[in-house]
Amino acid sequence: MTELTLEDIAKRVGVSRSTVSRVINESPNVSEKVRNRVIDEIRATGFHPNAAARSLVSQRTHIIGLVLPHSVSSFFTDPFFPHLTQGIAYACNDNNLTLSLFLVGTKQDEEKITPRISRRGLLGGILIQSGQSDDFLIDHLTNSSIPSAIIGRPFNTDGVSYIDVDNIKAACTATNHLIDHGYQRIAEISGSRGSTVTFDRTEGYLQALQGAGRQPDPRLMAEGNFTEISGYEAMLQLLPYQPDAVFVSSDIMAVGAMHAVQEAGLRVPEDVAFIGFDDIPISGATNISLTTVRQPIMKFGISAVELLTDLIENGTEPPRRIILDTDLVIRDSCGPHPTP
Amino acid sequence: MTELTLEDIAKRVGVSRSTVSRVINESPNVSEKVRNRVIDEIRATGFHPNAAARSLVSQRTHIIGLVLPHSVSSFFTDPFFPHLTQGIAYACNDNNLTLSLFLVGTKQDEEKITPRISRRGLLGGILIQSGQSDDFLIDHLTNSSIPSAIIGRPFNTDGVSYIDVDNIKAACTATNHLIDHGYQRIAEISGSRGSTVTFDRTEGYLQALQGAGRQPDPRLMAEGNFTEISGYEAMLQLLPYQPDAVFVSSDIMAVGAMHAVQEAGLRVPEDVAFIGFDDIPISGATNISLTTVRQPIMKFGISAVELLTDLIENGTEPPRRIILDTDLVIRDSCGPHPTP
DNA sequence: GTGAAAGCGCTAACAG
DNA sequence: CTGTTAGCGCTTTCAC
Repeated sequence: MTELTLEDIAKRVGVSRSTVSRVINESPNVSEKVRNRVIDEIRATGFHPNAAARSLVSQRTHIIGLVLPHSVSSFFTDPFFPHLTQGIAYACNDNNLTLSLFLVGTKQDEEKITPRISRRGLLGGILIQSGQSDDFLIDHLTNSSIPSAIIGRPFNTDGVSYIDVDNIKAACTATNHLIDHGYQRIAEISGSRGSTVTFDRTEGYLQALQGAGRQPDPRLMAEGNFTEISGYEAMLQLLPYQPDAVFVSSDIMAVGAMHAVQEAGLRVPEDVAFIGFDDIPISGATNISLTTVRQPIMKFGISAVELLTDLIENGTEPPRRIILDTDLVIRDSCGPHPTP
Repeated sequence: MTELTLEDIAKRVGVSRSTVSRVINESPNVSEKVRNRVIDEIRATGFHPNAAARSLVSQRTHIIGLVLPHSVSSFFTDPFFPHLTQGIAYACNDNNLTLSLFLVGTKQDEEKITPRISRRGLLGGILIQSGQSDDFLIDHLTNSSIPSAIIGRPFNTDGVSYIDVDNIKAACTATNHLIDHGYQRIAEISGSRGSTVTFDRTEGYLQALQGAGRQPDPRLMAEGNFTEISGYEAMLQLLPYQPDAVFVSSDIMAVGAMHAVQEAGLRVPEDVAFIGFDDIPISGATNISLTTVRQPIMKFGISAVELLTDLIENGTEPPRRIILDTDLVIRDSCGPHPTP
């Protein structure tokens, strides 16, 4: 199949290039008759307008970038990130956008990728997953001329648009649920220090404890890194201090922690109750269904794409902030609700 | 920051547009002195050439597409796909390529995505994950004028380039390993019917059995769908027929199957031995380390990108076929090797 | 309602 | 070694 141009179609139909362009861009100023002839010819030939030429002249591309920094290397150990990617990809499909994925593996990657991202004419906007506090990438990219939004609140929010869930509220609600069940020694397994997610969820946990007039016990606060094995190990640290419930910052860590509990000969939820975070499908990995904080992942993806589109079309000032709510999904791992 | 052009840089340095272009494209025909002045100016201004203009004139883009068909919705339940994506993404980083991700969720997605993919000037080439036999997408895309390669052997290989691992050989080796250990009732849990992967691995399993002069027993052959729960359920089906070893078509299904075995009060590997497929990090999900067939995922990604690059640069004829070897990684789940 | 003409920012002959 | 020139395929005024 030869590479057709607008001009070719025009010639075949016997009209001018402009008319064909108008048909493609759904301009109303084309007579019904001509429009149909053009459409038929386009169908018959399988013509698609050249994307590069289009963006060159219109100064706008329909590609957005999703950047996943180095520090988000748990990308492939924690199902949360693939799910998020999926949500964003589907939202792009709905909006006729093409999604480009930038996985930053190493420092060198970072350097090779940055110019590609900032090059004009390639990306119309970028979504950046917020990683750790040292994300040089975020600073660099948000300063480029391309509209950008951060996924997850960054440490430095000056002038940047971002979208996040209300982690504080979510963690507080989860912990309160545990308090309501009458648990006395409620522990926490957090994510890795140095991210706002971890900070906020711990903050929510502490707020709930305080709200109930309880003193937090540092020995009941362990740190993981969002991998299953880190949840297991954190639980091992916690066990000597006999928690009767644990709020865990991710489902995948909760799975690890529950394994540790069961291996110690204890039962879930009778001896130790659990609440996780994310609501990923963990199916048969444990024999007890996990109570968890559901992240609205699809909504998250859709909102992120909407936010970016807004930024692209209406300018990046003032910065926008979008905070989504979460749901507590009550299953078996937090124990039956106590009869009052 | 204003949007600079090549012309602007040229004016500032006091040379012509072409000279700047030459510097950017590393043409040798520029004097050391001028080159440095231009480079300095580019650095100072943070100039990046416009990608759209570039691909328009050079008739070549540096974007490749990765298409994951509808049927690969196990994308986010089986870590294999995220890992593959990662491998390809890293390979793209190394080759200065941008990766666009097309996740086909629904039939409508398929229709919306197809023209975007076939539009010239956007993608230089496409990698398509082979799904089930009914993949209309593969037919459609391989017929477009854009170079494409299939990841995983498709059912219809006429005129298409693809890359795959030697599934038959891998499954045969794994099964033989079980035979060498002296197991008598070796079962199989396969992936979903209707994919070449499943077909080939079953073929390898059968070949090994035949090679040992054994009659395959249909009751020892169960079918899963690459999810953990399906492995669990397949094992439940198998259990009444008392297999003493199982070759499972994916690690994630093996995890599910081992849970079923342990819940039945049996031990791994003493009562039932296991070999999985993929070698994904499944960490603490089971308490016994899994013997498995390692897929060379990074190599797979690199080779796929190399293959596509070859196709783009040297033409798509004749079709190329790349078959990668796998390794059997022996751990604990297949039992200690019998002393002869 | 339609065509002619200009030009988006860049690369690649072609001169010199 | 460097500058001039001509487009790449499309959108978009501006006439008619």
